[in-house]
Amino acid sequence: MARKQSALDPQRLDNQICFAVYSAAHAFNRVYKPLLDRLGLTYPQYLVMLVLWERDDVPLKDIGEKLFLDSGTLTPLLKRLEAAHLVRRTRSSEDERQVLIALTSQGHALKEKARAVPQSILAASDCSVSELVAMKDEIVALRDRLNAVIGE
Amino acid sequence: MARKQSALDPQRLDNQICFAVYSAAHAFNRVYKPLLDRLGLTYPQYLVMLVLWERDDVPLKDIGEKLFLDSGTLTPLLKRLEAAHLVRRTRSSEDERQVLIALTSQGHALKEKARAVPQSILAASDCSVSELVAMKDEIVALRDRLNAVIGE
DNA sequence: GACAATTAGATTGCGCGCAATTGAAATTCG
DNA sequence: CGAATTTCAATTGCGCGCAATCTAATTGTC
Repeated sequence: MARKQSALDPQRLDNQICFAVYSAAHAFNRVYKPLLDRLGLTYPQYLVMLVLWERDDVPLKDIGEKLFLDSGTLTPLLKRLEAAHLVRRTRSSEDERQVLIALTSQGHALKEKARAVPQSILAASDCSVSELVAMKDEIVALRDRLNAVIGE
Repeated sequence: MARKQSALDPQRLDNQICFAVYSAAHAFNRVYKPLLDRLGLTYPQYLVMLVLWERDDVPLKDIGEKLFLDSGTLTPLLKRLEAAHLVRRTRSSEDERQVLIALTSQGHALKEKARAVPQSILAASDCSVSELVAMKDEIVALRDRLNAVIGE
């Protein structure tokens, strides 16, 4: 009875999905770290590169919308990527408020070196692709419901 | 065909479970923030309090093992909780290396004020309890497999 | 055209997370 | 016992995340 009680107690750490997500994110980060170290990237920098490898010459704002990050995070991060000669930051001539992010040739070239990363992650997950896709879709749906609440 | 290709491309942002987890963690944090602001806690501080509400007078190391955090994160965090009069930090007399963390009366009292938090999160998730529990268990299992890989 | 409101990005400040290092206490082992 | 090793916490340094504030450019309204 006491066991059943604690298994339902919403104030217990082990019963909180948020802690599951929080701790899984850190676990992923620890798996990614040695892989990304070889590329000279942090995980958030890798995410920005993924966006740019899909579409180049993108406004900072668009990157922020895809990654759910604001300029307070992205501005210094992009300056570091620029210092690493992976991207260039230029003001848009049509709208001087916007900063366009473009890959350098080194930035493009890094895509090939990064190709092995997802396989390594898949292997570490020790899980079938279809299972991972199903989980991913569930988590994305949950995330989107949470984000919907934030806008009130 | 091109669509099918991109739906399977492991190098696309939208196909990465890690980004799903990463962005869901941030979404959770944004939902928690206004709730925890009222308690004067950050989310990691709230996690520490959850641990202490389950068992008081715990070594720092044990908190770290439950939350997957090290002393580099916990030492300053616990100093802030101590400055807020929620915990006390004392060296163990049996083992002078250990620091024991104990709740103050204010720390105990905060548990009642925090009782409404999980319900608010559940409401924001817009999802049944059983669905959340199932997702949580899957994510925990994935996290544990990832953590197992890190230890080689 | 002028002026208010909006939008994009930069900046500042603070709290994580974590690697790496240090120092002290406890344990192991010869 | 005594030296080497291990363990625990603290510290330093760096890169996020994000709130809050600021500046400049654009848009909307009259």
